[in-house]
Amino acid sequence: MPDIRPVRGTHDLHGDELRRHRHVTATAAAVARCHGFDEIATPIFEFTDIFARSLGDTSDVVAKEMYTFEDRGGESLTLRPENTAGVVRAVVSGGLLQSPPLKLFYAGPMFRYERPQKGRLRQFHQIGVEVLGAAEPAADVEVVALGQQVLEQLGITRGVTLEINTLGDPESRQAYRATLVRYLEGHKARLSADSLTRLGHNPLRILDSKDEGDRAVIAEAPIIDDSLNEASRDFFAAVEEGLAELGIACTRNHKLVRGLDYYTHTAFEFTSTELGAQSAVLAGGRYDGLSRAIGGPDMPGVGWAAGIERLAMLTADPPPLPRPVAVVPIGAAAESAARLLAHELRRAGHRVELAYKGKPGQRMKRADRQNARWAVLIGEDELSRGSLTLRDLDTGREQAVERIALSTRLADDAAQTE
RNA sequence: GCGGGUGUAGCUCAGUCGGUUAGAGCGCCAGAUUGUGGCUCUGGAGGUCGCGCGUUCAAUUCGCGUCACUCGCCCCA
Repeated sequence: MPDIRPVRGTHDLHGDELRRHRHVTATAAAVARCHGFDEIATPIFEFTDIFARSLGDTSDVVAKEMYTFEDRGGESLTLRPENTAGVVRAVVSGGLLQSPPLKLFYAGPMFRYERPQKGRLRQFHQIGVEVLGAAEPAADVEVVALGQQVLEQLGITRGVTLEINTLGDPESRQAYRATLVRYLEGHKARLSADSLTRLGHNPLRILDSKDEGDRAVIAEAPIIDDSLNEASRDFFAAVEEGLAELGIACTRNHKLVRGLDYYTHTAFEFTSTELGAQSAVLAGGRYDGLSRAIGGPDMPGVGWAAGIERLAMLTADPPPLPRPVAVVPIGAAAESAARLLAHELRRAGHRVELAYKGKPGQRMKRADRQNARWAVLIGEDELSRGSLTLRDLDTGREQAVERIALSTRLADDAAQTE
Protein backbone atom coordinates (compact mmCIF):
# COMPACT_ATOMS: atom_id res chain seq x y z
CA MET A 1 0.00 0.00 0.00
CA PRO A 2 1.60 3.26 -1.06
CA ASP A 3 1.99 5.97 1.53
CA ILE A 4 -0.27 8.29 -0.39
CA ARG A 5 -3.88 8.03 0.58
CA PRO A 6 -7.13 9.85 -0.04
CA VAL A 7 -8.58 11.77 2.89
CA ARG A 8 -10.74 9.61 5.09
CA GLY A 9 -14.32 9.43 3.93
CA THR A 10 -13.53 10.61 0.41
CA HIS A 11 -13.64 8.48 -2.70
CA ASP A 12 -12.09 8.73 -6.11
CA LEU A 13 -14.70 8.09 -8.75
CA HIS A 14 -13.81 6.45 -12.04
CA GLY A 15 -14.88 3.77 -14.47
CA ASP A 16 -18.13 1.97 -13.79
CA GLU A 17 -18.73 3.70 -10.49
CA LEU A 18 -18.50 7.17 -11.99
CA ARG A 19 -20.71 6.05 -14.86
CA ARG A 20 -23.32 4.93 -12.33
CA HIS A 21 -23.18 8.34 -10.65
CA ARG A 22 -23.55 10.12 -13.97
CA HIS A 23 -26.43 7.88 -14.88
CA VAL A 24 -28.22 8.67 -11.61
CA THR A 25 -27.71 12.40 -12.09
CA ALA A 26 -28.69 12.41 -15.74
CA THR A 27 -31.83 10.39 -15.06
CA ALA A 28 -32.91 12.67 -12.23
CA ALA A 29 -32.18 15.78 -14.28
CA ALA A 30 -34.29 14.49 -17.14
CA VAL A 31 -37.23 13.68 -14.86
CA ALA A 32 -36.93 17.09 -13.21
CA ARG A 33 -36.96 18.73 -16.64
CA CYS A 34 -40.20 16.91 -17.43
CA HIS A 35 -41.67 18.52 -14.33
CA GLY A 36 -40.57 22.00 -15.38
CA PHE A 37 -37.53 22.30 -13.15
CA ASP A 38 -34.49 24.33 -14.14
CA GLU A 39 -31.00 23.52 -12.89
CA ILE A 40 -29.06 25.62 -10.41
CA ALA A 41 -25.47 25.34 -9.24
CA THR A 42 -24.45 27.19 -6.10
CA PRO A 43 -21.00 27.42 -4.47
CA ILE A 44 -19.89 24.50 -2.35
CA PHE A 45 -19.16 26.87 0.51
CA GLU A 46 -21.13 29.65 2.15
CA PHE A 47 -20.71 31.92 5.12
CA THR A 48 -21.03 29.69 8.17
CA ASP A 49 -24.03 31.70 9.35
CA ILE A 50 -26.14 30.48 6.44
CA PHE A 51 -25.96 26.91 7.67
CA ALA A 52 -25.82 27.68 11.38
CA ARG A 53 -29.01 29.73 11.19
CA SER A 54 -30.88 27.41 8.88
CA LEU A 55 -30.09 24.15 10.61
CA GLY A 56 -30.57 25.36 14.17
CA ASP A 57 -27.83 25.27 16.78
CA THR A 58 -29.10 22.08 18.32
CA SER A 59 -28.80 19.86 15.27
CA ASP A 60 -25.85 17.52 15.16
CA VAL A 61 -24.94 18.74 11.74
CA VAL A 62 -24.15 22.15 13.15
CA ALA A 63 -22.84 20.91 16.47
CA LYS A 64 -20.22 18.50 15.20
CA GLU A 65 -20.41 17.69 11.52
CA MET A 66 -19.61 20.88 9.64
CA TYR A 67 -16.37 21.52 7.83
CA THR A 68 -15.83 25.08 9.02
CA PHE A 69 -12.71 27.17 8.42
CA GLU A 70 -11.56 30.75 8.33
CA ASP A 71 -10.43 32.23 5.05
CA ARG A 72 -7.53 34.66 4.77
CA GLY A 73 -9.82 37.58 5.35
CA GLY A 74 -10.96 36.13 8.66
CA GLU A 75 -14.44 35.16 7.43
CA SER A 76 -15.88 31.94 8.79
CA LEU A 77 -16.83 29.73 5.87
CA THR A 78 -18.38 26.26 5.80
CA LEU A 79 -18.41 23.53 3.18
CA ARG A 80 -22.08 22.90 2.52
CA PRO A 81 -23.50 19.96 4.51
CA GLU A 82 -26.68 20.14 2.43
CA ASN A 83 -27.90 22.39 -0.33
CA THR A 84 -31.32 23.75 0.56
CA ALA A 85 -29.95 26.69 2.52
CA GLY A 86 -27.54 27.56 -0.28
CA VAL A 87 -30.26 27.45 -2.92
CA VAL A 88 -32.56 29.64 -0.84
CA ARG A 89 -29.71 32.06 -0.23
CA ALA A 90 -28.95 32.19 -3.97
CA VAL A 91 -32.57 32.87 -4.82
CA VAL A 92 -32.81 35.64 -2.25
CA SER A 93 -29.51 37.32 -2.98
CA GLY A 94 -29.97 37.03 -6.75
CA GLY A 95 -33.55 38.22 -6.71
CA LEU A 96 -34.51 35.16 -8.72
CA LEU A 97 -38.04 34.86 -7.42
CA GLN A 98 -39.69 37.23 -9.88
CA SER A 99 -42.70 35.11 -10.74
CA PRO A 100 -43.28 32.33 -8.28
CA PRO A 101 -43.08 29.45 -8.11
CA LEU A 102 -39.44 28.83 -8.90
CA LYS A 103 -38.61 25.18 -9.48
CA LEU A 104 -34.97 24.16 -9.20
CA PHE A 105 -32.91 21.01 -9.54
CA TYR A 106 -29.32 20.56 -8.38
CA ALA A 107 -26.59 17.95 -8.14
CA GLY A 108 -23.24 18.17 -6.45
CA PRO A 109 -20.93 17.32 -3.56
CA MET A 110 -21.81 17.88 0.11
CA PHE A 111 -19.54 17.62 3.14
CA ARG A 112 -20.11 16.29 6.63
CA TYR A 113 -17.49 15.38 9.16
CA GLU A 114 -18.86 12.01 10.22
CA ARG A 115 -17.67 8.50 10.81
CA PRO A 116 -17.76 6.91 7.35
CA GLN A 117 -20.02 3.96 6.77
CA LYS A 118 -21.54 2.18 3.83
CA GLY A 119 -23.50 4.80 1.90
CA ARG A 120 -22.16 7.56 4.12
CA LEU A 121 -19.05 9.54 3.29
CA ARG A 122 -17.48 12.81 4.33
CA GLN A 123 -17.62 14.10 0.80
CA PHE A 124 -20.74 12.65 -0.73
CA HIS A 125 -23.04 13.68 -3.53
CA GLN A 126 -26.65 14.65 -3.59
CA ILE A 127 -29.29 15.45 -6.12
CA GLY A 128 -32.26 17.46 -5.02
CA VAL A 129 -35.14 19.68 -6.00
CA GLU A 130 -36.68 22.75 -4.42
CA VAL A 131 -39.92 24.58 -5.20
CA LEU A 132 -39.79 28.11 -3.85
CA GLY A 133 -42.58 30.61 -3.43
CA ALA A 134 -45.37 28.06 -3.43
CA ALA A 135 -47.52 27.63 -0.32
CA GLU A 136 -49.94 25.25 -2.02
CA PRO A 137 -50.12 21.54 -1.16
CA ALA A 138 -50.05 20.85 -4.90
CA ALA A 139 -46.35 21.70 -4.79
CA ASP A 140 -45.75 19.07 -2.12
CA VAL A 141 -47.57 16.52 -4.25
CA GLU A 142 -45.60 17.41 -7.36
CA VAL A 143 -42.32 17.16 -5.52
CA VAL A 144 -43.14 13.73 -4.10
CA ALA A 145 -44.33 12.50 -7.49
CA LEU A 146 -41.09 13.72 -9.04
CA GLY A 147 -39.07 11.85 -6.45
CA GLN A 148 -41.01 8.69 -7.04
CA GLN A 149 -40.51 8.91 -10.78
CA VAL A 150 -36.77 9.34 -10.33
CA LEU A 151 -36.57 6.19 -8.24
CA GLU A 152 -38.76 4.32 -10.69
CA GLN A 153 -36.70 5.28 -13.70
CA LEU A 154 -33.58 4.22 -11.89
CA GLY A 155 -35.21 0.85 -11.28
CA ILE A 156 -35.21 1.38 -7.52
CA THR A 157 -38.49 -0.13 -6.46
CA ARG A 158 -37.66 -3.33 -4.61
CA GLY A 159 -38.03 -2.90 -0.87
CA VAL A 160 -38.82 0.80 -1.28
CA THR A 161 -41.69 2.42 0.56
CA LEU A 162 -42.89 5.99 0.92
CA GLU A 163 -43.61 7.22 4.40
CA ILE A 164 -45.25 10.52 5.09
CA ASN A 165 -46.10 12.70 8.04
CA THR A 166 -46.93 16.27 8.90
CA LEU A 167 -45.27 18.52 11.42
CA GLY A 168 -47.96 21.17 10.99
CA ASP A 169 -47.39 24.89 10.88
CA PRO A 170 -45.21 26.54 13.56
CA GLU A 171 -48.17 26.97 15.91
CA SER A 172 -49.17 23.30 15.63
CA ARG A 173 -45.60 22.12 15.89
CA GLN A 174 -45.08 24.17 19.05
CA ALA A 175 -48.30 22.85 20.57
CA TYR A 176 -47.35 19.27 19.79
CA ARG A 177 -43.88 19.74 21.13
CA ALA A 178 -45.30 20.99 24.43
CA THR A 179 -47.76 18.09 24.64
CA LEU A 180 -45.08 15.56 23.82
CA VAL A 181 -42.62 16.96 26.35
CA ARG A 182 -45.30 16.90 29.02
CA TYR A 183 -45.98 13.22 28.27
CA LEU A 184 -42.30 12.26 28.11
CA GLU A 185 -41.51 14.09 31.36
CA GLY A 186 -43.92 11.70 33.02
CA HIS A 187 -41.97 8.69 31.71
CA LYS A 188 -38.45 9.92 32.21
CA ALA A 189 -37.48 6.85 34.15
CA ARG A 190 -38.01 4.60 31.14
CA LEU A 191 -36.16 6.74 28.60
CA SER A 192 -32.64 6.03 27.37
CA ALA A 193 -29.79 8.35 28.22
CA ASP A 194 -29.69 9.62 24.63
CA SER A 195 -33.35 10.45 24.71
CA LEU A 196 -33.07 12.25 28.02
CA THR A 197 -30.64 14.71 26.48
CA ARG A 198 -32.84 15.01 23.40
CA LEU A 199 -35.77 15.84 25.66
CA GLY A 200 -34.14 19.17 26.36
CA HIS A 201 -33.29 20.36 22.88
CA ASN A 202 -34.95 18.16 20.27
CA PRO A 203 -37.82 16.15 21.79
CA LEU A 204 -39.41 15.27 18.42
CA ARG A 205 -36.31 13.24 17.66
CA ILE A 206 -37.15 10.85 20.48
CA LEU A 207 -40.02 9.61 18.32
CA ASP A 208 -37.71 7.80 15.91
CA SER A 209 -35.34 6.41 18.54
CA LYS A 210 -34.21 2.84 17.94
CA ASP A 211 -33.89 2.09 21.64
CA GLU A 212 -36.35 -0.60 22.75
CA GLY A 213 -37.24 1.06 26.03
CA ASP A 214 -37.88 4.32 24.22
CA ARG A 215 -40.09 2.60 21.70
CA ALA A 216 -42.36 1.28 24.41
CA VAL A 217 -42.81 4.79 25.74
CA ILE A 218 -43.29 6.21 22.27
CA ALA A 219 -45.95 3.68 21.37
CA GLU A 220 -48.27 5.32 23.90
CA ALA A 221 -47.23 8.88 23.14
CA PRO A 222 -49.71 11.46 21.92
CA ILE A 223 -49.75 11.86 18.15
CA ILE A 224 -49.46 15.12 16.31
CA ASP A 225 -52.92 14.92 14.75
CA ASP A 226 -54.48 16.01 18.04
CA SER A 227 -52.28 19.09 18.13
CA LEU A 228 -52.87 20.25 14.55
CA ASN A 229 -54.84 23.42 14.02
CA GLU A 230 -57.44 23.49 11.28
CA ALA A 231 -55.22 25.00 8.61
CA SER A 232 -52.53 22.38 9.19
CA ARG A 233 -55.05 19.57 9.15
CA ASP A 234 -56.54 20.83 5.86
CA PHE A 235 -53.12 21.20 4.32
CA PHE A 236 -52.09 17.66 5.13
CA ALA A 237 -55.41 16.27 3.95
CA ALA A 238 -54.90 18.03 0.61
CA VAL A 239 -51.44 16.49 0.23
CA GLU A 240 -52.76 13.03 1.02
CA GLU A 241 -55.59 13.43 -1.43
CA GLY A 242 -53.28 14.72 -4.11
CA LEU A 243 -51.04 11.69 -3.76
CA ALA A 244 -54.03 9.35 -3.81
CA GLU A 245 -55.26 10.98 -7.03
CA LEU A 246 -51.99 10.10 -8.69
CA GLY A 247 -52.08 6.58 -7.35
CA ILE A 248 -48.97 7.11 -5.25
CA ALA A 249 -49.08 4.71 -2.34
CA CYS A 250 -47.74 5.89 0.97
CA THR A 251 -47.98 4.92 4.59
CA ARG A 252 -48.57 7.35 7.40
CA ASN A 253 -45.73 7.33 9.88
CA HIS A 254 -46.51 9.41 12.95
CA LYS A 255 -42.94 9.03 14.10
CA LEU A 256 -41.33 10.41 10.98
CA VAL A 257 -39.76 13.70 12.02
CA ARG A 258 -37.01 15.86 10.64
CA GLY A 259 -33.93 16.79 12.56
CA LEU A 260 -33.75 20.18 10.93
CA ASP A 261 -35.70 22.98 12.54
CA TYR A 262 -36.99 24.71 9.45
CA TYR A 263 -39.27 21.91 8.34
CA THR A 264 -43.02 22.53 8.56
CA HIS A 265 -46.04 20.59 7.37
CA THR A 266 -45.13 17.73 5.05
CA ALA A 267 -42.25 15.40 5.83
CA PHE A 268 -41.64 12.35 3.68
CA GLU A 269 -39.06 9.69 3.15
CA PHE A 270 -38.55 6.94 0.62
CA THR A 271 -36.78 4.17 2.51
CA SER A 272 -35.13 1.01 1.30
CA THR A 273 -34.68 -2.21 3.19
CA GLU A 274 -31.44 -2.90 1.34
CA LEU A 275 -29.16 -0.23 2.74
CA GLY A 276 -28.39 -1.44 6.25
CA ALA A 277 -28.50 1.33 8.82
CA GLN A 278 -28.83 4.02 6.16
CA SER A 279 -32.39 3.30 5.11
CA ALA A 280 -33.36 6.72 3.77
CA VAL A 281 -32.79 6.97 0.05
CA LEU A 282 -34.73 10.11 -0.83
CA ALA A 283 -36.21 12.42 1.76
CA GLY A 284 -37.59 15.90 2.09
CA GLY A 285 -40.44 18.08 3.09
CA ARG A 286 -41.70 21.59 3.44
CA TYR A 287 -39.59 24.35 4.96
CA ASP A 288 -41.68 27.50 5.04
CA GLY A 289 -39.56 29.02 7.81
CA LEU A 290 -36.13 28.64 6.25
CA SER A 291 -35.86 31.84 4.26
CA ARG A 292 -36.74 33.98 7.27
CA ALA A 293 -34.34 32.02 9.42
CA ILE A 294 -31.37 32.94 7.24
CA GLY A 295 -32.42 36.57 6.99
CA GLY A 296 -34.48 36.50 3.80
CA PRO A 297 -38.11 37.39 3.19
CA ASP A 298 -41.01 35.06 3.88
CA MET A 299 -40.74 32.43 1.20
CA PRO A 300 -42.40 29.06 1.43
CA GLY A 301 -40.52 26.09 0.03
CA VAL A 302 -40.72 22.36 -0.41
CA GLY A 303 -38.18 19.90 -1.76
CA TRP A 304 -36.14 16.76 -1.27
CA ALA A 305 -32.60 15.50 -1.46
CA ALA A 306 -31.20 12.08 -2.26
CA GLY A 307 -27.73 10.65 -1.85
CA ILE A 308 -26.20 9.70 -5.16
CA GLU A 309 -23.97 7.05 -3.56
CA ARG A 310 -27.00 5.37 -2.06
CA LEU A 311 -28.98 5.57 -5.29
CA ALA A 312 -26.01 4.24 -7.23
CA MET A 313 -25.80 1.21 -4.95
CA LEU A 314 -29.44 0.37 -5.58
CA THR A 315 -29.79 1.18 -9.24
CA ALA A 316 -29.48 -1.33 -12.04
CA ASP A 317 -26.47 -1.18 -14.35
CA PRO A 318 -26.45 1.96 -16.47
CA PRO A 319 -27.00 1.55 -20.19
CA PRO A 320 -23.86 0.26 -21.91
CA LEU A 321 -21.59 2.61 -23.79
CA PRO A 322 -21.79 2.59 -27.57
CA ARG A 323 -19.33 0.03 -28.89
CA PRO A 324 -16.31 1.52 -30.63
CA VAL A 325 -14.89 0.90 -34.07
CA ALA A 326 -11.25 -0.15 -34.08
CA VAL A 327 -9.03 0.97 -36.91
CA VAL A 328 -6.21 -1.51 -37.41
CA PRO A 329 -3.35 -0.68 -39.76
CA ILE A 330 -1.38 -3.60 -41.14
CA GLY A 331 2.17 -2.77 -41.99
CA ALA A 332 4.09 0.46 -41.56
CA ALA A 333 2.85 1.82 -44.87
CA ALA A 334 -0.72 1.92 -43.60
CA GLU A 335 -0.08 3.81 -40.34
CA SER A 336 -0.56 7.22 -41.86
CA ALA A 337 -3.68 6.23 -43.79
CA ALA A 338 -5.12 4.69 -40.60
CA ARG A 339 -4.63 7.89 -38.64
CA LEU A 340 -6.35 9.92 -41.32
CA LEU A 341 -9.22 7.43 -41.52
CA ALA A 342 -9.70 7.48 -37.71
CA HIS A 343 -9.62 11.28 -37.79
CA GLU A 344 -12.35 11.43 -40.41
CA LEU A 345 -14.55 8.84 -38.74
CA ARG A 346 -14.28 10.70 -35.43
CA ARG A 347 -15.28 13.94 -37.08
CA ALA A 348 -18.28 12.09 -38.44
CA GLY A 349 -19.27 11.25 -34.86
CA HIS A 350 -18.07 7.66 -34.53
CA ARG A 351 -16.32 6.38 -31.45
CA VAL A 352 -13.01 5.20 -32.86
CA GLU A 353 -10.10 3.39 -31.23
CA LEU A 354 -6.69 3.49 -32.86
CA ALA A 355 -3.74 2.09 -30.93
CA TYR A 356 -0.54 4.10 -30.98
CA LYS A 357 1.59 1.05 -31.67
CA GLY A 358 1.59 -2.72 -31.93
CA LYS A 359 1.41 -5.56 -34.35
CA PRO A 360 -1.93 -6.34 -36.00
CA GLY A 361 -2.51 -9.21 -33.59
CA GLN A 362 -1.96 -7.04 -30.55
CA ARG A 363 -4.17 -4.34 -31.94
CA MET A 364 -6.94 -6.82 -32.68
CA LYS A 365 -6.63 -8.14 -29.16
CA ARG A 366 -6.92 -4.64 -27.82
CA ALA A 367 -9.96 -4.00 -30.02
CA ASP A 368 -11.53 -7.11 -28.56
CA ARG A 369 -10.92 -5.95 -25.00
CA GLN A 370 -12.39 -2.57 -25.81
CA ASN A 371 -15.53 -4.43 -26.84
CA ALA A 372 -15.28 -3.03 -30.34
CA ARG A 373 -18.11 -3.90 -32.71
CA TRP A 374 -16.07 -3.59 -35.89
CA ALA A 375 -12.45 -3.65 -36.92
CA VAL A 376 -11.54 -1.64 -39.98
CA LEU A 377 -8.44 -3.22 -41.48
CA ILE A 378 -6.20 -1.22 -43.71
CA GLY A 379 -3.03 -2.64 -45.25
CA GLU A 380 -1.20 -2.81 -48.52
CA ASP A 381 -3.96 -4.74 -50.26
CA GLU A 382 -6.55 -2.21 -49.20
CA LEU A 383 -4.35 0.71 -50.13
CA SER A 384 -3.81 -0.63 -53.64
CA ARG A 385 -7.49 -1.58 -54.06
CA GLY A 386 -8.67 1.71 -52.65
CA SER A 387 -11.11 -0.01 -50.26
CA LEU A 388 -11.15 -1.19 -46.66
CA THR A 389 -11.75 -4.51 -44.98
CA LEU A 390 -14.56 -4.34 -42.46
CA ARG A 391 -14.45 -7.18 -39.96
CA ASP A 392 -17.47 -8.01 -37.84
CA LEU A 393 -15.91 -8.85 -34.48
CA ASP A 394 -18.96 -10.76 -33.28
CA THR A 395 -19.15 -13.14 -36.24
CA GLY A 396 -15.67 -12.91 -37.71
CA ARG A 397 -17.09 -12.18 -41.17
CA GLU A 398 -15.20 -9.76 -43.38
CA GLN A 399 -16.13 -7.74 -46.40
CA ALA A 400 -14.59 -5.07 -48.57
CA VAL A 401 -16.14 -1.63 -48.18
CA GLU A 402 -15.48 1.46 -50.24
CA ARG A 403 -13.86 4.07 -48.11
CA ILE A 404 -16.47 6.65 -49.01
CA ALA A 405 -19.28 4.36 -47.86
CA LEU A 406 -17.76 3.36 -44.53
CA SER A 407 -19.09 6.13 -42.29
CA THR A 408 -22.66 5.70 -43.49
CA ARG A 409 -22.38 1.96 -43.20
CA LEU A 410 -21.26 2.20 -39.55
CA ALA A 411 -23.92 4.79 -38.73
CA ASP A 412 -26.67 2.56 -40.19
CA ASP A 413 -25.47 -0.32 -38.08
CA ALA A 414 -25.40 1.78 -34.92
CA ALA A 415 -28.95 2.98 -35.59
CA GLN A 416 -30.13 -0.61 -36.01
CA THR A 417 -28.76 -1.83 -32.71
CA GLU A 418 -30.30 0.98 -30.69
C1' G B 1 -17.68 10.95 18.86
C1' C B 2 -18.72 5.42 20.95
C1' G B 3 -18.55 -0.24 20.40
C1' G B 4 -17.44 -4.88 17.28
C1' G B 5 -15.02 -7.18 12.83
C1' U B 6 -11.38 -7.10 8.88
C1' G B 7 -6.53 -5.61 6.41
C1' U B 8 -1.57 -10.97 2.11
C1' A B 9 -0.44 -9.31 -5.98
C1' G B 10 -4.73 -4.72 -9.98
C1' C B 11 -9.32 -8.10 -8.20
C1' U B 12 -11.27 -12.53 -5.24
C1' C B 13 -8.84 -15.29 -1.65
C1' A B 14 -5.41 -19.48 0.34
C1' G B 15 -1.23 -19.91 3.72
C1' U B 16 2.45 -19.32 7.74
C1' C B 17 0.90 -23.72 15.51
C1' G B 18 7.10 -17.57 14.61
C1' G B 19 12.04 -20.23 10.61
C1' U B 20 15.55 -19.30 4.99
C1' U B 21 13.25 -17.99 -2.36
C1' A B 22 4.88 -16.06 0.39
C1' G B 23 0.91 -19.10 -3.24
C1' A B 24 -3.74 -19.96 -6.45
C1' G B 25 -7.61 -18.31 -9.76
C1' C B 26 -8.93 -14.12 -12.59
C1' G B 27 -6.64 -9.85 -14.85
C1' C B 28 -2.05 -7.75 -17.21
C1' C B 29 2.49 -8.35 -20.65
C1' A B 30 5.03 -11.47 -24.25
C1' G B 31 5.59 -15.82 -27.40
C1' A B 32 3.37 -20.05 -30.19
C1' U B 33 0.52 -16.97 -34.55
C1' U B 34 6.31 -11.89 -39.32
C1' G B 35 -2.04 -9.28 -42.74
C1' U B 36 -6.47 -10.69 -37.97
C1' G B 37 -9.11 -10.70 -31.73
C1' G B 38 -12.09 -14.32 -28.80
C1' C B 39 -10.30 -20.62 -27.47
C1' U B 40 -5.80 -23.28 -26.13
C1' C B 41 -0.67 -23.88 -24.64
C1' U B 42 4.09 -21.77 -22.83
C1' G B 43 6.74 -18.05 -20.39
C1' G B 44 6.95 -13.30 -17.69
C1' A B 45 6.05 -8.90 -14.75
C1' G B 46 3.70 -7.57 -10.30
C1' G B 47 3.98 -8.19 -2.84
C1' U B 48 8.82 -3.69 2.19
C1' C B 49 1.90 -9.75 3.89
C1' G B 50 -1.83 -1.67 5.63
C1' C B 51 1.88 1.39 8.57
C1' G B 52 4.84 2.06 13.22
C1' C B 53 6.79 0.35 17.73
C1' G B 54 7.62 -3.77 20.98
C1' U B 55 8.75 -9.13 22.31
C1' U B 56 12.28 -12.66 19.97
C1' C B 57 18.32 -15.46 17.57
C1' A B 58 14.30 -14.74 13.91
C1' A B 59 7.75 -11.31 13.00
C1' U B 60 3.72 -11.52 7.28
C1' U B 61 2.46 -14.79 11.77
C1' C B 62 2.51 -12.79 18.73
C1' G B 63 1.44 -7.89 21.65
C1' C B 64 0.43 -2.66 21.62
C1' G B 65 -0.51 1.64 18.86
C1' U B 66 -2.03 3.83 14.35
C1' C B 67 -4.41 4.30 9.56
C1' A B 68 -8.07 2.49 6.25
C1' C B 69 -12.29 -0.34 5.21
C1' U B 70 -16.63 -2.60 7.25
C1' C B 71 -21.10 -3.56 10.71
C1' G B 72 -23.89 -1.22 14.53
C1' C B 73 -24.88 3.44 17.78
C1' C B 74 -25.40 8.84 17.42
C1' C B 75 -27.09 11.62 13.36
C1' C B 76 -28.48 11.76 8.51
C1' A B 77 -29.12 11.46 2.02
